[in-house]
Amino acid sequence: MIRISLPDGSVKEVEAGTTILSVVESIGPRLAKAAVCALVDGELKDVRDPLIQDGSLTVLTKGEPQVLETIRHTASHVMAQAVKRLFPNAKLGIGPAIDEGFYYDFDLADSLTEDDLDKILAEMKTIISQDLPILRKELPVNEARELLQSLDENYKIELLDDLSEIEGETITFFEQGEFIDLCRGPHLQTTGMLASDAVKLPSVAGAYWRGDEKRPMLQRIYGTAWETKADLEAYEWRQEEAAKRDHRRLGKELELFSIHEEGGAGLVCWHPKGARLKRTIEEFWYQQHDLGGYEIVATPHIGKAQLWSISGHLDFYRDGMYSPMDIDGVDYYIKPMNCPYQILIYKTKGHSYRELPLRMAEMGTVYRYERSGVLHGLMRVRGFTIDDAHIICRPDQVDAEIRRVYAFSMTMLMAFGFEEFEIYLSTRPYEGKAVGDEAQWEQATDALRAALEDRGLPYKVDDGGGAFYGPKIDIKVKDTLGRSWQCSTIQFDFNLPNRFDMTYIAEDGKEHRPFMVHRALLGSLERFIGCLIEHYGGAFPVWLSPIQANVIPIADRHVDYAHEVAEKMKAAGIRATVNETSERMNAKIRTAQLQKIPYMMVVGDREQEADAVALRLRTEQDLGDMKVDDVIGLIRSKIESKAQDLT
RNA sequence: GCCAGCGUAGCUCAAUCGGCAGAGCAACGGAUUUGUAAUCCGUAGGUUGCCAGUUCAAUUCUGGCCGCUGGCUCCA
Repeated sequence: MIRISLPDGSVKEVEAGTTILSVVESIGPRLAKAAVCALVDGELKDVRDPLIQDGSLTVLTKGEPQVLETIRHTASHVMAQAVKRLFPNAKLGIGPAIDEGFYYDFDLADSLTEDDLDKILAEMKTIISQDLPILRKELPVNEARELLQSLDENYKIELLDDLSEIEGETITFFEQGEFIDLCRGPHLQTTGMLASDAVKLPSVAGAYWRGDEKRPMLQRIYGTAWETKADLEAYEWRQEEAAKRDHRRLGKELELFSIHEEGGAGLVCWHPKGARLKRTIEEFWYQQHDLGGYEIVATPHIGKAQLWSISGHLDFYRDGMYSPMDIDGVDYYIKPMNCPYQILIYKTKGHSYRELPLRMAEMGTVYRYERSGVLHGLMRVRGFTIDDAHIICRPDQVDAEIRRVYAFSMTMLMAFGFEEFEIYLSTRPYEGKAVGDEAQWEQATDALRAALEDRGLPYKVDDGGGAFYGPKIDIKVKDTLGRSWQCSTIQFDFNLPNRFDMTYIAEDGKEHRPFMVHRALLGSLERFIGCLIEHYGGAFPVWLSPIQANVIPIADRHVDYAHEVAEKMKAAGIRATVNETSERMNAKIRTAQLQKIPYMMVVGDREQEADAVALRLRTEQDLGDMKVDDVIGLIRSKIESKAQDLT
């Protein structure tokens, strides 16, 4: 007998192996019918799973957030069943629940079209209305294999082979009607527990089997499923809102940047307004680095093969580099990173231990080869500027420097209004993609881990995601569509100092090897601005707005006064423009509003008389008439405090 | 790179079965001088991404290239 404790504090004694469902039935038949899944000691379980040891049990019904995963997992099975009905030769890949939906991969001779998706969805609705009971089955490995062989599911057999090594004797299957699938669950009790009007199949895409480009490409159908139609509609509304904030769309609408077919994919042209934004960021960045103990440097865009050979880039980073160009019979490469040149600067003289840590920073523009399919607006480009710095320090200073950089990074990102981050610790890359011995990697990785853990920061481990020269901490921010993008990176490097034979003279009068930390706070300026655009939906805080104030004369006779106001503002360091077109005031306001200019200043006879403006905000607030000097004071204070609000 | 979809005026999008390529906005010219999200009239704007092919005829069908969009382990 085992003891199962329930949320109300009571304890049930049952025989080991009793299913969750039968325990729930003893509590109440209604609850048993409504049960979607359960938590056993906090772990999500299928209601038909057996209870094997003492533990706590919580039954989950609709309305609780954890049930979505189960709903989506079942939806993916229903979709697979529908596909099998329509395309009996389809081979099943994997079909998990994901963040806002689910997918299932199929090997199919013909490629699926939008029409096919409609048909599949219709068949899914049929399966849901048939209300098929979903049964859980446990089979010994050999029987499981026979079953899959009889179904000719070769991908599933491969999964089974991997699983049987780990999980031993029995394998679980879920069966609904004629459909049976290798699966751990959890699942709903019947297909009818899905809401057929809360399921959609938005897209189909190619996906390599097990993510490996050397293996067959399967067709992945993406779906989304919710508890209710209203939830689905809310989700679709969120998607539409997100699309409106897409930086590619806003970049065009707000005239920030463009990328040209004639110029090249992934190569960004900054228009006046975008360049203004970029400059504002850079100016703040330089100012912070002056205060933060950094020396600013600048290095060339190309360098001889010799340099990249010493650094190891030609051995470990060649895939990311462009073909060399011949200059007087010597190969030169466009730089993919700034570090080698900064190291050359370090090496131009001898260094005392007293000078360390030495922090060199630059806005360094680099070019990297990215596969055409991964390019994405400003987020993934081929030419970009890194706010790059290299900290050269003594071994005893590394810890403090990493902490210092982390704090600096947070200050910087928060100044731009970002509040939510994901932190990753990236470890040693595999298969000869890394330099240095394993012990060093371990030591360095531990140092980074300690810096995170001492601060009690939650982080995830990106196994094998480190740079070729050392492990790193990455800080990512999320875009509107939930994709996360790396901004800050703090990289430990014990390799380049060796390769370049960097030294300093320690107290003992002897040469010692310094450590090096590479770091970028904003990461790529291009990507960072892409994130900023989406974060604010183009309505930047005043200090970042390319145009901060727009003066709107009501009639032509007010244009001179409008210019007078704008000049006064410019003299006070405010980016102000005048709308001199012969449009009506309403149209001028609309134009400014669409450009998301924070302050609109309407001037007519009344204002001209009183040395004032009628102040309207892009939030549609009308602040009424204000003296020009007062408005200047207000805007200046918003700029200086980097305020998020306008009043 | 691979799979799928897409590419028409500066922008957003039409064009039935292969039969003279169109609208709104923007631009330009003129009129209007307006009080908190679009004043009216007119003008101009195109090698339908590029290159081949099929056809009497191609924006439309076929192939190649360029570019864009979504996706390419969130692991049964």
